[in-house]
Amino acid sequence: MSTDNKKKEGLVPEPSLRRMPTYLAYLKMAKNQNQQFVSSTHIARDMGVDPTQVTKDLSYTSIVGKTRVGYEVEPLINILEEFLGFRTIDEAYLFGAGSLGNALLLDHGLSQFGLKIVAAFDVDANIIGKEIAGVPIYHMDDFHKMQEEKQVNIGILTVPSEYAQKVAHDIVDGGIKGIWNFTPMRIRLGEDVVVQDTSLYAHLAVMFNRMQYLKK
Amino acid sequence: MSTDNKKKEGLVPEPSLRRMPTYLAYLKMAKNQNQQFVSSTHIARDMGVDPTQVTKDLSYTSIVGKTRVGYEVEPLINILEEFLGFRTIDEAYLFGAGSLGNALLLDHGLSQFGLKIVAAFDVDANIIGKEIAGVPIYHMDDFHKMQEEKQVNIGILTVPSEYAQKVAHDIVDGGIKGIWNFTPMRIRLGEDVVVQDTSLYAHLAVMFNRMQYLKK
DNA sequence: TTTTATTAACGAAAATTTTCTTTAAAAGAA
DNA sequence: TTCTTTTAAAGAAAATTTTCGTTAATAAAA
Ligand SMILES: NC(=O)c1ccc[n+]([C@@H]2O[C@H](COP(=O)([O-])OP(=O)(O)OC[C@H]3O[C@@H](n4cnc5c(N)ncnc54)[C@H](O)[C@@H]3O)[C@@H](O)[C@H]2O)c1
Ligand SMILES: NC(=O)c1ccc[n+]([C@@H]2O[C@H](COP(=O)([O-])OP(=O)(O)OC[C@H]3O[C@@H](n4cnc5c(N)ncnc54)[C@H](O)[C@@H]3O)[C@@H](O)[C@H]2O)c1
Repeated sequence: MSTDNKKKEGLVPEPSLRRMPTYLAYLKMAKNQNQQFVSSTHIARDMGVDPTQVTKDLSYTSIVGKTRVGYEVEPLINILEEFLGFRTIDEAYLFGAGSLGNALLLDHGLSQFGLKIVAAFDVDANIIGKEIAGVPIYHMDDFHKMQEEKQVNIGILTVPSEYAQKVAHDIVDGGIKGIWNFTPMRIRLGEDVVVQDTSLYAHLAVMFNRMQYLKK
Repeated sequence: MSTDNKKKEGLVPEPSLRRMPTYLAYLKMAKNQNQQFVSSTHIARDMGVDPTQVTKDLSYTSIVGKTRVGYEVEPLINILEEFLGFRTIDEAYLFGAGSLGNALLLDHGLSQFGLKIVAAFDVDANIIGKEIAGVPIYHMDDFHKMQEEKQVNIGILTVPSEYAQKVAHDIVDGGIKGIWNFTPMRIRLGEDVVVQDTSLYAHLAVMFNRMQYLKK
């Protein structure tokens, strides 16, 4: 009797996934320096992590290393990018074109990582109808209509915290399957939606806490 | 023989620290709704997490709950903010006033979480001498001189990835003790510096990966 | 050719984090 | 008052993640 109760069975560990983009950044630098191979030993030394952790992390992808040589840089970059979903561009809507939303709209970097913001939604009459970095800003009320024409899966949530839950619920209703949540609020949604919390304040909290131990 | 080899002994777990700001956001909302008490059960239900995890996380602070009642909202907010270092304002320098750097400069929110950016440094002649949100932008070369007058501990790193290691090394030389690193690069520094990596791409990678399992 | 050194891969062990279980306290109902 | 229900707290167990140890492959040196 297979207890396939949808627990995280065989999922790639989240810590590994989080480390992979840092390997990618390292590898791109190695490529720029015309290195053809890198070993886990070198990656680990340069990045200040454990070499077996590098090997284990990379083993979740399809790359195979060569004993006494390491990994071939260019294929590894390609495989990692493919594995992480940075190669296929996903379209996204941005909800809340305020301070942080603007920054994300202005960022050229995101498209290199597989994300393209195709429209923004807000409720502030002063900005609706305008464009930021070529991305049009619509009223929230137009969201459902837009979704009928153009099915977009990903929503970037940068509204004020107090509206996070409401807006999240609303956009999932409209067919959004993945929410990149920048508010410090946890949002509660069904099992069929992925919510990725990215609270900058969480990182600040960790930094402050760890710094306390230095000061002594 | 005490093996006090500076391993993480008795440190507050990083996952707990990361969750704490989300409790704070929840509590502030509860306060706005004039709730005087909240129980871990309610927090957990509303936030979609495990109730004992809430209790355990909060137990790292000095708060004590009341059986059959829960925690008093206002003291808990105060204690959490104090515990997380959000109450005492730390000054910070920003390095790299580009796209992301600008967003952080324009953000009013940060000061509510204990961080105040007092100056920015860059190498782009077009922006040096200007101000963004009242924060002056200086040339990198002026950093060491500035540090002599005004000791600042925290550096926010938003330079292009390829300069991350170099700039990090340089600012630690000038006395920076904590680096909030927004580049996707891991940087290698001595034991007496705290580096907090905040790579947005890491979060994207996790989101894309988890979304794959929905699509099936 | 033989030896030595380096490294990927794999499984085991250790450490960490989360979840479960139990206990005791106390508010509210009977 | 006594009983029932809710909840914090503390410790145990389970799950997850990291680190360690071993093996086999192979490039380079002798
Ligand atoms: N600004 C930052 O750098 C920063 C950093 C970390 C976290 N955050 C978090 O990100 C969120 C947004 O922060 P911000 O500084 O950009 O705030 P902001 O006030 O500048 O922007 C919020 C935007 O959302 C819009 N909005 C309000 N209600 C809406 C609704 N129902 N639907 C659609 N849009 C709506 C507002 O009109 C505004 O344009 C907050 O939760 C904040 O805590 C921001
Ligand atoms: N823009 C984003 O939203 C975003 C998102 C995630 C991660 N990042 C990362 O943040 C970093 C910066 O991104 P960005 O988009 O702001 O880049 P950007 O090019 O817009 O800004 C970088 C700034 O750093 C300055 N700079 C360059 N060399 C410097 C030096 N030696 N000392 C001081 N300043 C220097 C540049 O003049 C520029 O103003 C990158 O590593 C990027 O990957 C950015």
